[in-house]
Amino acid sequence: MNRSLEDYLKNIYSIQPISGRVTTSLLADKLNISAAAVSEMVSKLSGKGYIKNIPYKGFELTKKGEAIAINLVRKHRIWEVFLLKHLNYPWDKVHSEAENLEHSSSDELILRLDKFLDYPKFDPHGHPIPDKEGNISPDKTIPAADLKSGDTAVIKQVSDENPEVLIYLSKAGLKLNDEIKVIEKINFDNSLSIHFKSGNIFLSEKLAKNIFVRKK
Amino acid sequence: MNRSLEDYLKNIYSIQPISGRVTTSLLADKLNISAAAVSEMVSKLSGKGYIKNIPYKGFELTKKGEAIAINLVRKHRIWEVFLLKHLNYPWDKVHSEAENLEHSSSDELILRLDKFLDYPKFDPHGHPIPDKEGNISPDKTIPAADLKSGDTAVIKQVSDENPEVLIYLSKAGLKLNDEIKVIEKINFDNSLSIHFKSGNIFLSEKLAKNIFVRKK
DNA sequence: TTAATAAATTAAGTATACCTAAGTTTGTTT
DNA sequence: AAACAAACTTAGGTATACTTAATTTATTAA
Repeated sequence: MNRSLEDYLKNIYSIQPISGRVTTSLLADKLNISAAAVSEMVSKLSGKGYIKNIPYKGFELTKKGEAIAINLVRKHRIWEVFLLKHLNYPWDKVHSEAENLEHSSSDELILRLDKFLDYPKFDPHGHPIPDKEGNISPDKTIPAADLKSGDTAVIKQVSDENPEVLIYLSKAGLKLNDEIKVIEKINFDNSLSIHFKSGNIFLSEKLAKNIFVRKK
Repeated sequence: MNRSLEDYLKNIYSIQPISGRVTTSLLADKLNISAAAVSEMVSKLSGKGYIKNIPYKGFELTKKGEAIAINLVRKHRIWEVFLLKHLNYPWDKVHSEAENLEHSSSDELILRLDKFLDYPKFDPHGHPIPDKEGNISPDKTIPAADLKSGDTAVIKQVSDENPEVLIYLSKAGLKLNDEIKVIEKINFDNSLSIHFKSGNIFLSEKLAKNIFVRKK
């Protein structure tokens, strides 16, 4: 297992829940490489038993592949907690730094770091942290983009892949566990006008798709 | 700069003070790869201005190459302090874990970690930690193997590359800054019989070459 | 039911970092 | 000064992970 293979598995894992079986082009897009390169690596990963591939149809992780992906997610999220809480890293920068650290830390290191952090349950963006056996609490959130006018909800997660989203939310003063109420959903562009304790703000559809909430 | 090139520079840096100009075979030995591979990479590093190479004669780091090597040493040693002091890693395991982390942490991360650790001056094995400008305090220690019968000295550094050395010293109860006195140096095999606060122990020549002291 | 199109795969080629084997240079030894 | 051995470099080859271009497969639309 090297960094490249690990990145494939991790990204397959992150696409899977959204689109069921993963396709070559979807993964190529996510990894920003050619479909041809993905196609080759998919055969390789399949040969090693990390994924189950049906040529021309798509592929999905095996238990073995999923275990590796979840372990990486665990390492990533534990590092994020450390960076934010102990090194005072800003919200929007922990993701890219953890992206490197996750591939360079042994299971023992993560076990010790987890203990040092007192076994956090969520990362700074609200994502659950898998335990060392790979158990992860199921995601019950929905994108804020799915809310309707008048809905009340609590912000539970924020996508960490686009620092701009995090920067915008910080500036607006929106935090995890804040309660929001949809004043109006504009059907023309699917944008939302929302109210929360520090005032009103506007969320574009794209932004609202990166914020995950639990309805009240 | 990738991991491989970084490892070349770091290892050239570590050989340089011992043997002046570094040779192909010396580095091949250290990196555990063929002399041919080193020869190729030396041309490459030379072309990029990281080392100055005189074919068939040897090579040495340029200022540019040295800066990169020192920065890696800094990262390595800062990680070692963190692992030992905050994650309670055993003395003999911090080196190999830091070996990976040093290549996966940005300068900003190390700056923040350095602050978190309150700017340590030495790593757990007594090696000085370079500051962010690359300044590093000169090494004034000598190998314990150079001591003579009757000499008194203080242990200042221990080589961290062989975990066995560290395990042996831990078991014997010898720590950094302990004062030792040479009871006898046996000329036949260059071994030492030494006395320190917890009793007497025996150091083979090989062991004594991995322990660095300051004479009283 | 075939033709068009989109997606996936295969083929051929590149860069990196290694290898072994062969050839070259250096310094020593006689 | 020639011969020798050790050290070094070059040549040719491999695996990995990518590229673009060509081909194959699957789907959709006429």
